Amino acid sequence: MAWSTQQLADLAGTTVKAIRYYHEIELLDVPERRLNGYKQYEVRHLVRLLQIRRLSDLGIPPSEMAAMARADAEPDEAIRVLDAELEATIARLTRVRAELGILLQHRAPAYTPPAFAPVSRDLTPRQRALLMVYSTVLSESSLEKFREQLADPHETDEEFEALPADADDAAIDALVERMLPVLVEARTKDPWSQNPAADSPVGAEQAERTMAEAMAQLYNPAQREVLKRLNARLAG
Amino acid sequence: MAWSTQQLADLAGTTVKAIRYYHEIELLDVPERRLNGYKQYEVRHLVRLLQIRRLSDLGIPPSEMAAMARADAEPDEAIRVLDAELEATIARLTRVRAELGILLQHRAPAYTPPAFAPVSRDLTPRQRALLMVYSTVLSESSLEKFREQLADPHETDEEFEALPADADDAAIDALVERMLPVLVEARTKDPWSQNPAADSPVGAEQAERTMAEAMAQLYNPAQREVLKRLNARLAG
DNA sequence: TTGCTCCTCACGTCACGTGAGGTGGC
DNA sequence: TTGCTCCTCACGTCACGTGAGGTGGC
Repeated sequence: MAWSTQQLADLAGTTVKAIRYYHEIELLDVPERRLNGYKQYEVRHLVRLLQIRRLSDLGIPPSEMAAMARADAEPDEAIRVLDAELEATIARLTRVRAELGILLQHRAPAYTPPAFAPVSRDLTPRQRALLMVYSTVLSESSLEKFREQLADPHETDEEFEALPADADDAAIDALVERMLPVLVEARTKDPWSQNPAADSPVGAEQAERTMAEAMAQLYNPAQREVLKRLNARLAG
Repeated sequence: MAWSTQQLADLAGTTVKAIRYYHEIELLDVPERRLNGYKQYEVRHLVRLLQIRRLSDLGIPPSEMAAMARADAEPDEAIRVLDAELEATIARLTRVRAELGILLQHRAPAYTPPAFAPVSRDLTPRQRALLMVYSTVLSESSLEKFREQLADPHETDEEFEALPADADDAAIDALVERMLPVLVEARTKDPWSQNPAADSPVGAEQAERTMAEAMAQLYNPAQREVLKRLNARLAG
């Protein structure tokens, strides 16, 4: 009275397909067969399969189980390594949960960088796009300043955001004149705003090019003209 | 000045192959191409890719990202579901770590059922095999009794374990006579030992057949004869 | 011309799952 | 005979990775 594949699977709480897979990778011996070709599993197969399932439940991949069985008598090292991996995984998942908590609290979209969750709901699609790009090329401290600016925008920032693509030359110039003193003051108070890309983790040049590209593609012609004139005036 | 596939991958901290995969499953638009066939990525592709990577870091599979993007404005439910899953995963991994700790403490093989770790080092290979089988067919309370017996074996238990396959009839009978009173006393003191499979989670019949099969295949002929005679005497 | 980059197939990986098509046992 | 079980291929899944073989750009 030996067991069929299905019976063995039931006893071990697994599937026929899993057992055949363990045969394929030679983790589990193939048993003798009856004359009709049916496999006949013995107790030693059941014991081995139960060990395999137990290791699997612990999170050990089949490829490592053979080595694990060989280190049978002195298992400490392998177990310690596994434990350290689990510790790291748990730490990572815990951090992710903390970030999800922040997103929920501010009802921000899931992809929002957590640091920007508090301001997320008041942003335009364009600002969200810029934020994603900036988040990858700017340093933490630069992002902090950017966040403050988004949280407490100057009146002229909002005008700039709302400037229509077909604004005429006079309107563009008027906005430049109103923005200029604000920018100059900001630069005096805070040298960061003069060169936010300076301490970029990807390098200042790369960061500047990427941000310039983002602005060029996200802002409309009138807004780009404002930026251009502002740059000229600030450089002069 | 648009980006090549490699440049886009670098900017987003991912690989060319991952980007092509996102194209394949239509998660990321395929950009315009130059005359030579090279892809030209724009800022919108970078922004989308950064969102994809962010969701990926949160543990969201690509198949769910499309739905996530659609629920853009009201993301709470999806995030809550994900958070609950992470909580369950962390709880499971924490339980596994506790079990690993027990295994380490007793220097038991990794596949040892944690409850048996304390006695693990003093067991014969045969007892370990029996333990694996019993652990799958017996109830927690029956296993507890079994554990106690393994931890504090009677003198005759050890003789039985050591009985050679070619022991003669006189030796078998002598052992039976010495084991019988011990078993009778155990049965009087503890009705469990009379029928350990009674409260099995897989059913008493199934549990008994499986245990009988295990003993039949693990013990040698002399030991099986001892068991047979003991059963006859206890039944009589 | 050489070395580097880009492209598109096609196939591999991991741990099995899902049928397809045929046979055996009651 | 019918329904259930067993067997062996072969192919599918997921999220990409690994070459193969060919072309473009400096």
